[in-house]
Amino acid sequence: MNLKELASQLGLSPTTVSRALNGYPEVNEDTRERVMAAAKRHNYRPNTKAIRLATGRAFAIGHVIPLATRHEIMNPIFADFIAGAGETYSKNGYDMVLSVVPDEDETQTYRDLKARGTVDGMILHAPQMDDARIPLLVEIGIPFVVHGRATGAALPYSWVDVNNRRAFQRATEFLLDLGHRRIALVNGLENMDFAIRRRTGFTDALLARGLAPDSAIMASDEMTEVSGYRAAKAMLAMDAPPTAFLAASMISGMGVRRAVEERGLAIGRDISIIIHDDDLSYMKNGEDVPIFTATRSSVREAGRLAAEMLLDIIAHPDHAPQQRLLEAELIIGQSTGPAPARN
Amino acid sequence: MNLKELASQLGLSPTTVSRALNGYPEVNEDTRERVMAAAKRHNYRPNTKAIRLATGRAFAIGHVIPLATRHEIMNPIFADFIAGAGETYSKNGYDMVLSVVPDEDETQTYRDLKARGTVDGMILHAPQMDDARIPLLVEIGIPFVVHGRATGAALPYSWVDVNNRRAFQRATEFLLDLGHRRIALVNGLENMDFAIRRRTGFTDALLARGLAPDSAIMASDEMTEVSGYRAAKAMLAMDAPPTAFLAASMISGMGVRRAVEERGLAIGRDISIIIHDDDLSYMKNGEDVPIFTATRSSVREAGRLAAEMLLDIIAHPDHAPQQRLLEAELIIGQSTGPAPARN
DNA sequence: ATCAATGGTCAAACCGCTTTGGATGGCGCA
DNA sequence: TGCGCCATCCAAAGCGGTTTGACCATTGAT
Repeated sequence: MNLKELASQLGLSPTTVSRALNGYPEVNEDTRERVMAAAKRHNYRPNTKAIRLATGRAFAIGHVIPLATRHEIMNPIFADFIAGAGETYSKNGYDMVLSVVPDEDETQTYRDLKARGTVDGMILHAPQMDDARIPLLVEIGIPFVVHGRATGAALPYSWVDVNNRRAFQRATEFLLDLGHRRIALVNGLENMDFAIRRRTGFTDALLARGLAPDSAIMASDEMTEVSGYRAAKAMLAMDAPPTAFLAASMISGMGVRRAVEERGLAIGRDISIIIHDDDLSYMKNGEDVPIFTATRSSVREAGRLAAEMLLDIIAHPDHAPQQRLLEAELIIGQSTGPAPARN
Repeated sequence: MNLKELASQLGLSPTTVSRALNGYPEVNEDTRERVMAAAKRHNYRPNTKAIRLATGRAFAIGHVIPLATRHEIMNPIFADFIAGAGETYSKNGYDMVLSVVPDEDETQTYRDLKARGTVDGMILHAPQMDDARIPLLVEIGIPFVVHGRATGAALPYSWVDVNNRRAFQRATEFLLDLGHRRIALVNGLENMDFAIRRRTGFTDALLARGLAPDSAIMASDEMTEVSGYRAAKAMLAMDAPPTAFLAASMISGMGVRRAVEERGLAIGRDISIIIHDDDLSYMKNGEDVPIFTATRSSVREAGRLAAEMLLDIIAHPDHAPQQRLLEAELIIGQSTGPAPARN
């Protein structure tokens, strides 16, 4: 059932039917009701392809996922961000199109998506320092929102980000207040922007108390269980082992925990751990009582906000770039306690 | 730059240019080369919207993700499956469109996707027993592939699945061979089809050795760390605690591990654990040596295969439904060992 | 009574491509 | 020389909507 058929069934022109269904004012209310009723009766749905061609709009948002290097890193939080963003899209009649492409095709993919008119806007994931994709998207001239920020970007752009620096600064201060002086950082890969900011927050807090960051207890790697485990294991074997860990994610925190327990140390007493908790739906940090003390910020909520921002930008192309900085909460769990007395 | 402009620049008709670019034979090779060169020079990309309308094909595959109940369960493996499928799509010029919708809108979403012609086919996720979506999609008349199977489905349909029954049967047998007699099952939610099959494999193996399954040490819940922890904790506190656990995923296995270690027991000696490992890229089961003994099957590979199958079905609508049953490998890690001597 | 304004409707153009059904001209062959 | 056959190319008709620009019949004002 298409517009033309529906119109002829009603003895009306396609023009009028189209207008009736789309709420245009220049159509008699009685007519509109007749049309609406007939549309419902025949279960009429306008053809997406035709609407898109006729309006010139894609009613779709693109998310480009590079396959090789960056993918592993983004993966755990990806599903939740997507869920949040997707929720917003479908609520607003937009489709979400995901492009999973080899790293080397990424640039071309952005260009193609624009040139072929497949999407009206895009979300940029996992920005790195001086990320080349930002000037690229500006040059291409397509609305976009970055999930995160890119230190060093010259042009203004829209983003939604967590205040990673502040979150890790507060977490570090919290540990310092508990008397910890050897605090280890098990960070994500530091070409990622968020990891850089977290390290900055960490070192800022130390320096503010007159402590020098010790690179021997600062690791930077993918945020997997295994790499958290390895980093912690090595550090715990040192002459002056840390009494506390700051881990970049729930998963790497679990690796740290494994290393600690393997050594026969008690978490929250011998060793304190604070993680960053993205509040993933399948990776809850406990239920009533959090397992880990954590800086928490919902990545799903970030997805929702980024999507809303992007749709707003598409609706008002003239507006200035928008930014949204989310503060993480510091929630106290069972994994932290006063620093053990020195021997 | 569109077809018409390009054609007039070349002094050709749009017809010829279109044919030249799409490799039709009725065009002179010299002409074709001229067209190709000009297209590259002007960076011409045909407009997706127009192609779709003209051909009547969407060149897109839909994945519907229900928000509320099922989402949590699917989430951890979702990203990897998507990555695998997406890889195949972009290799074949297809888009992947994700619809994240509230549970109650799911049926309507499938209908709409078809009626509006947004996609050429769909992947069905997380099938349950007697899943109503399968007859729905058959009725709607759109090509689809199920990731998993649905016990009780009357009609034939295409699917890609892991041999879950066999995997858990083998894992159970392996534990039995090691002398374990009290084996616990920490399963996923048993309305999910895969969970049902795993339980069947588990009980089959026990029964084959003359052991009666004990429902007191068979749990079924979401596959989260916390729920794995809770189930294991409760079981370990029983009068006749299990000496081995079969956990449904890496994540719930980590919960089991936490409960075991909290009790001061050694994994691989006091307690054995086998998990099912979906081979997620961000959740590797160790590197050289696996942490957990596991039944392993790559969900990413499953995504790739499901996507290929779907594209094949779309290309050959007349073919019979296809099926692909993947066998999981049983890999030996550090989490299993002989059953401890009875006291 | 006349005319402009207005409400309601429609025909037709358009979006940018594919595809059908000719047209044209050169060539081989009788 | 004449004819049919290819090899090439093109005009035009879709695809299924939206949107512009009339058109017509009322209505209200003058």
